Amino acid sequence: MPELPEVETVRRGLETLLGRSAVIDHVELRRRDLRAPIPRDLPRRLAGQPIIAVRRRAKYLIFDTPAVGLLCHLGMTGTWRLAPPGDERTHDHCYVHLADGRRLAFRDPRRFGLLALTTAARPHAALTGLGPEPLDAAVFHADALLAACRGRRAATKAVIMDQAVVVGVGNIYAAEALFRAGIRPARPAGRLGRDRCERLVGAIRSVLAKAIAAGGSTISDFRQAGGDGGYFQHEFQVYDRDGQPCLACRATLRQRRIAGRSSVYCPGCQR
DNA sequence: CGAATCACCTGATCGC
DNA sequence: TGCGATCAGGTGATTC
Repeated sequence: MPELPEVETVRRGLETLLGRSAVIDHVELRRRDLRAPIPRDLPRRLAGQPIIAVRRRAKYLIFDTPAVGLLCHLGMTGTWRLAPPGDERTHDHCYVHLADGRRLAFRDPRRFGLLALTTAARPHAALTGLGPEPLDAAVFHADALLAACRGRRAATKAVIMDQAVVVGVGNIYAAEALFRAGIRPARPAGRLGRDRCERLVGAIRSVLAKAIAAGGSTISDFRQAGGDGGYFQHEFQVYDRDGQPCLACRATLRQRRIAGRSSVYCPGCQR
């Protein structure tokens, strides 16, 4: 489900729900076998802790407490919701019971998600080796992308989805950014000139920012923590539009598999 | 070493 | 209606 805009939307929803004074009473694990097992001591480490912030790094959420951070990745199907009494669903793997009586539920049918602990002193391994945040112009810019692409023969689409190059870009927004930058997804990354890197950086940044402003994209069952769906799916130019006309030049959009992921592009507009 | 492929899981959808 | 094949917003391990 979630790329950067969806995770950021969830983060903002959680921030609104939790406000400034949420305190964890206790954490209840229903099953531990997600992508990696949820640590046994996670409930004990979080019990009684106030949530002082909900941050996002890449596609990860971090619930900060004075003692430790609760690290969460939504995988493909992870969701957080406020679960009133009686609202228990299959694939609810974790309940965070708050001191005010409310309950946050983490639900993840495919179990590709992650719940773990992280601290400033010992950051979780998943947080090391992450590339720059795309919305931070100080760290993600054409020179950085150009340097990351140098010598790489992999498809440009695969490279911008590489979380060591730039974080937060997944299959949907990679396709959309490449269309907006006029670059074929299969173009070897090492053959991007500075002009294309410039355009691609701008396209990634603007498509992610617009998607955040739209509350993310709702396909299948994504919902932000407040329960509302985003609406950026109505802005898709190429994703899931194989065989349909390009909205810019009317050519028929094509789909191929690149690095194992379906990739739609316009053979007329993208070079 | 980099790059492509597989594996992890469940659920929705599609063609027969 | 039922059933198998295929696909899905991610990422880490394995293979080439």
